[in-house]
Amino acid sequence: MMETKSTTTRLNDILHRRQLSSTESRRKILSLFLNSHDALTHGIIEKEVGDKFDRVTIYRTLQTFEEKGIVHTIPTADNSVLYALCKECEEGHHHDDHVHFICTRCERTICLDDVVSPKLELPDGYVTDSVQVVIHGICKDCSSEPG
Amino acid sequence: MMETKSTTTRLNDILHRRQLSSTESRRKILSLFLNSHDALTHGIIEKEVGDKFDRVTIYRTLQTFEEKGIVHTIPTADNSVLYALCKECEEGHHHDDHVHFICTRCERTICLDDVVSPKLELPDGYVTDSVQVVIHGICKDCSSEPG
DNA sequence: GTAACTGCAAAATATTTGCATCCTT
DNA sequence: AAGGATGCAAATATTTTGCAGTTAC
Repeated sequence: MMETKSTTTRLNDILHRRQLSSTESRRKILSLFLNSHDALTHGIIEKEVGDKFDRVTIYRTLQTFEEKGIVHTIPTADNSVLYALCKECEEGHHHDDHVHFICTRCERTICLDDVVSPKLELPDGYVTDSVQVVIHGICKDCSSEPG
Repeated sequence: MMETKSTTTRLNDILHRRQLSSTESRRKILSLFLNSHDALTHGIIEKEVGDKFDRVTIYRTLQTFEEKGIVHTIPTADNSVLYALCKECEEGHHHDDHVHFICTRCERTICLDDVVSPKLELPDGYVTDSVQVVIHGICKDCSSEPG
């Protein structure tokens, strides 16, 4: 996808707000997140831009993005590390208390920004700091398709 | 910890119920889970018994245990793979719909067998298959200690 | 111009596979 | 005795680190 004038401006804004310099790799990787709104793994990103940017750069970019609150990681049962940019992150106030949905059909991981994690009653002595919820199932797109 | 007569019998029971032969490494690794009730990583197990059993054996044992429903994996945000044996697993009916608690102080991961995952209202079109909840916070033991 | 970012090489770590040998049943 | 489990060696995959060259501001 072409980086239009306004897209570039938007990317620059997000980066500059975090005191990050606007480099080609950062803009490109950030735009992947903005264009999909799904969670991405290092592997997916590497497939997408690996011929253009070094594997190491991708690792470092993801790490930087996470530190600066542009993306957050999503817990998964296998050992893949998922990164997602969410509405909240983009707006600057980084909190991950929304639900993540992993579709078992199309394999995508989707941030359900409007579904917040529930408060849970824990046994005595346990103090909750944060609650992360991952739901497996069939996503909206797949459930409306035949097959 | 010594394998007493009755402990060995218990281990054998769990293994035999899954048509698994009772080998020394399986008994030993299984006893680690029974004795801690915390979640364990491959690394922790290797530190514990790595001088006695091969790294590869530990990998294969964990994989077998998971396939046979003796342990289950717990989703984590970093890429560590956590395995836990829970009450349900031990009793034979394998379902992971309980909450996992990761203590930010002692780093242990604990199965809260009695806290079940909540039903959540999702946007139209999303079909829930399973819900996994990971809570970060301070565990019972740590919250009752000074400091 | 300077600090920060990137690419390359290589190290460190983690996981998987093949095969010969050993152990459980 | 036979099939499965283990250990060892090695292949593969993943992530990290150091450093020299390049780029953003």
